[in-house]
Amino acid sequence: MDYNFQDIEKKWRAFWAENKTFRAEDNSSKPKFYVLDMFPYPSGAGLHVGHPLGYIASDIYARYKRLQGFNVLHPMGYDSFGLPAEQYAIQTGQHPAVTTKTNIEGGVDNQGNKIAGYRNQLDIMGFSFDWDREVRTSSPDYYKWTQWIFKQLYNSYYDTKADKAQSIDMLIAEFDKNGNAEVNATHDCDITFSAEEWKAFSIKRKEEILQMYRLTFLADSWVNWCPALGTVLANDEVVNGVSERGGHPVEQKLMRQWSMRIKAYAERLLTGLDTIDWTDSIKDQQRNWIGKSVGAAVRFPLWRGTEGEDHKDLDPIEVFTTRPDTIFGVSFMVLAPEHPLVDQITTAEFAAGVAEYKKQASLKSERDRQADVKNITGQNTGAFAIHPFTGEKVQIWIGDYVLASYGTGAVMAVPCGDQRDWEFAKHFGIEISNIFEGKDISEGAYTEKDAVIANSDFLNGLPAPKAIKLAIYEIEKRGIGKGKTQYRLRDAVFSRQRYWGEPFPVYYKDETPYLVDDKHLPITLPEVDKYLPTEDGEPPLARAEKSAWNHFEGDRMEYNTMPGWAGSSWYFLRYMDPKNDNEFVAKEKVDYWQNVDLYIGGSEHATGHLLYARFWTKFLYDLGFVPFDEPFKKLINQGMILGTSAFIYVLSVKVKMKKGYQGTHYMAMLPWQVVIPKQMYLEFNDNKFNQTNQLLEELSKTDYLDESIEIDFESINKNNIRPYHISVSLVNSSSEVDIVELKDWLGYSADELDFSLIGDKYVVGHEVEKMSKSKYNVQTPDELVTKFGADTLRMYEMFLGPLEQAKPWDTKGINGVHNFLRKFWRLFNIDESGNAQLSNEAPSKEALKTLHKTIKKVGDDLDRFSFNTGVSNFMICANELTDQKCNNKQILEELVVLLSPYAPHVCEELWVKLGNEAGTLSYAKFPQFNEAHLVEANIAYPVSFNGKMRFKIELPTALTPKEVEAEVLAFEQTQKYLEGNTPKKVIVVPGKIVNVVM
RNA sequence: GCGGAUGUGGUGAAAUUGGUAGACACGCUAGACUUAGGAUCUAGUGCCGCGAGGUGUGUGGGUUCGAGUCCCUCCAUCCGCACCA
Repeated sequence: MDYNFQDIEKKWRAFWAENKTFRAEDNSSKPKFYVLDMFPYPSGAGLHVGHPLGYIASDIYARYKRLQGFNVLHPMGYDSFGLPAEQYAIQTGQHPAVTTKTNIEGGVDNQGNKIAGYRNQLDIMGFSFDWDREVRTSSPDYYKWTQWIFKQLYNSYYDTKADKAQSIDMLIAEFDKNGNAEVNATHDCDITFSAEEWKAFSIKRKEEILQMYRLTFLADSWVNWCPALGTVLANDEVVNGVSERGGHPVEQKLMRQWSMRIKAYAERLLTGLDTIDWTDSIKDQQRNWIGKSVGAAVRFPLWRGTEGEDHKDLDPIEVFTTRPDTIFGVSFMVLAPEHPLVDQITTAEFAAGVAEYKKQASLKSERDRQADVKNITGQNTGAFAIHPFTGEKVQIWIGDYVLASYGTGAVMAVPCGDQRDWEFAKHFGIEISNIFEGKDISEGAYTEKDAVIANSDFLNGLPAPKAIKLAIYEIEKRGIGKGKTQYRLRDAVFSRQRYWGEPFPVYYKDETPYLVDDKHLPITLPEVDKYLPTEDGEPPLARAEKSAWNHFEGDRMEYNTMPGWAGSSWYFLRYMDPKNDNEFVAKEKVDYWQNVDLYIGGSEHATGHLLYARFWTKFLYDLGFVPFDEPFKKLINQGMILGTSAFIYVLSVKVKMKKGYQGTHYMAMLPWQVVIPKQMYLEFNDNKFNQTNQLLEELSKTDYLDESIEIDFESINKNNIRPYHISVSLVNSSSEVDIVELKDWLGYSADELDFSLIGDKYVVGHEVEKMSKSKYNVQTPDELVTKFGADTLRMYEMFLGPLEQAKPWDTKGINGVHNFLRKFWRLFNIDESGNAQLSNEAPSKEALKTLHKTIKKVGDDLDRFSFNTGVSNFMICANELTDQKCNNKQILEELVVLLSPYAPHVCEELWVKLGNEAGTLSYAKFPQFNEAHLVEANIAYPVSFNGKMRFKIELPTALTPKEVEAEVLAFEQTQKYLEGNTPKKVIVVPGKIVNVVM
């Protein structure tokens, strides 16, 4: 009987769903294991072959752990709030909840497109998810608890002495008692008040102050505003100055926004990385993002004698430096052009220059400023500061290499020790003093920390590390500053001016925010007439009628919604207890399941989701809600599966009037778009114009031209060629596309293209790119499952190569994997009535050897997540057993268990055919490796001469190295390779190799 | 510029602790069979060479009896960060 994968897979999927085979038990004596995938955003495009890669790997691992006797939690859900559904809603008027539901559950959208549905697409892959635990971040049952966690953050501040989050009530009590002078907290409060002053503040004023301490707070802050998306974006959502989604321009705007005081956790987010098993690449990205630098904050007072101007009412300039040891090398200071002090200190003489420079700087976008690194610019202010140690006058400049947003927006410039300062000084002719013993600074700054300090008073003769410590000590002693650690990590903007997100559990009275009481949660999304901002520019929720809110309080509700990362920062906890209506997760459940043992997902979340989830976990840990402070113990980033795009090439040709027809003016006409052969495109790209001119001559014969116009050959060059994406589904295996089908696919845009240069077949160009709908290179798993079955697809995706590696999608090899499964099936000798014809005798020695070799290798491969080599080992095993004509039941039964994590459907079927109870395979025992079966009487020793392998010699395994040496030297071929030399030495590695040294 | 990763046949790749480089699969070549299939089977397939043999894991060097693997140098590709004081 043939391997009928379609019937088999359908049957077992139904069986698993009906029997809830993969239900995880919350109360179990078994050890737990938590395998998690990054849950998908359910887009209308559906799953492509890249999505399941990680899911297949995690599913294989989850099944493996079940066979090893673990109680496995392997859930799946949807990150179902987000921009695409909302954009779609704006276009079509359809409620995003409806679109989202269709995208998950399948159906037909209001454009008439059939949507397969994520759930159906996931189901056909045979994943062993416990679907009873599904979560959707957009479900009110879920976001009720996202709102609740927000409230906990609001009601907390970060106590830097206890190094943990504490209740805001403790802070208020302290304010009542002592004011804020002695408070150890992470905050943005720049005023000091006594208990009496605090008590005298109005409620509104008190709240304004508390906002500067709360872990989530409302503040006017500079945010990344994306006009095209109509919302603010977090720093990790802005890449190279444009929005991560859609690539729209982003500008800086001062707005009143909710933020998360993630800064408070900077140090713990950094040190926590050492305790988790993630790749160095992701850890480094997070370290980089947090950006810790250790140094000192130093105050430079302003010099007060500048030509009658008096600065005595101005604060000193505070700078941050990581090299306080070089403070005697300071020869000037540089402020960011936006620094608030600039206008106040600039002297009359330089006022015009400063104003001009500030204007120039403000015209440049942040991106331009970053791109233009080589060009040194700056402007003297005419003002001076006083060096806090030497008392000397130090010039104050402004320059846009100093960023207003980092540190204090001011630097003490040490040209001998910092290359940018050095270049600035050289450019403007400022003195460069050397404070390093025996270092040449004529060609550039000396930036290493291994120099000995000189010309620096009390620091003379000290190496940098010691000098740094002593300098900080002196700075603090003299009260001119203090040791300080600075982080690049900025507080994360937490509100979005969008509809399709979690509403805040917040209302306003007199423009002061208040939390909604727990008993009113969740605040559900109100209905609105349009998903667009109001005419006053308020977010879409401002459109909601008072009655549209399920709870309304105060003057108004909060109009912003939460960002995408809110729901995904804690979803792994909800899977443990998805239906709990009283708590976000029950204590005993989180105590049992603990944190995620294995997390698989893409590396694009390095500084977004993965950092925020760690932050929230640490916060929940501080408050005692969870017993661990890192969410994901081991993380594997699966590589992206890339698509192969297909291109046609379009040449834009200009035409001009021939001489004698209305003079020689260019005719204003539509560009003539000619589809050119790939060969021609390649020649153009190599600048081989001569050859292509022949093709262009053919062009000049086409109907498009008449006696009055001709091609303007001078306008033709490679910049006029545009590769044009076409659907890969049109292309056959020889890279050809049928022109009739192509025109049909292009629809009306085909009318704008001239196909006269090509025949009825066209050879397309290929390029490997990210899979995306707009590139028409998406391969869905569905059709492959229909053709080959899910078991084949699962194994094939693993067989492609190491999980972490990016790889282009190519179905060429899928037959090989499919053939393996057919070969495996044939081993069972299944007759026409469906019964396996197998031998019950004791297995042969060689079959046992093959089996145990495979058990060992496959088991080891799984332990190190080497899924691709696992597949190879199954193939080798099947090949060997076929050669051996093995039909032994005992052997095959163990193999079925071994293979079942990779190919669960066919193994369930065979398991039953072997006489086992349906559904018990998933909880069978993983085969036990027995080394005894691998022991052989003889071994074929490879014999090398000077490290070159020459021949093999079959010898008993039991021989001692001395005996092996004697056998090898006595062997007839040995003389030939010795070439008359006497061996100097013979190396024998027992069981491995012999090397004869001459 | 800094940090991380990766370089092995025509292709995807394997080699887990320094011990037979290229397993396994695709593709290709030749053949067999046939109910002509995306079927199966046999043999071959790193490169040069008729062969003996030589040569071969990005480059150049080193350590070692022995290096894809360890050390140093340089090159290329990809990813992240980037006047971060």
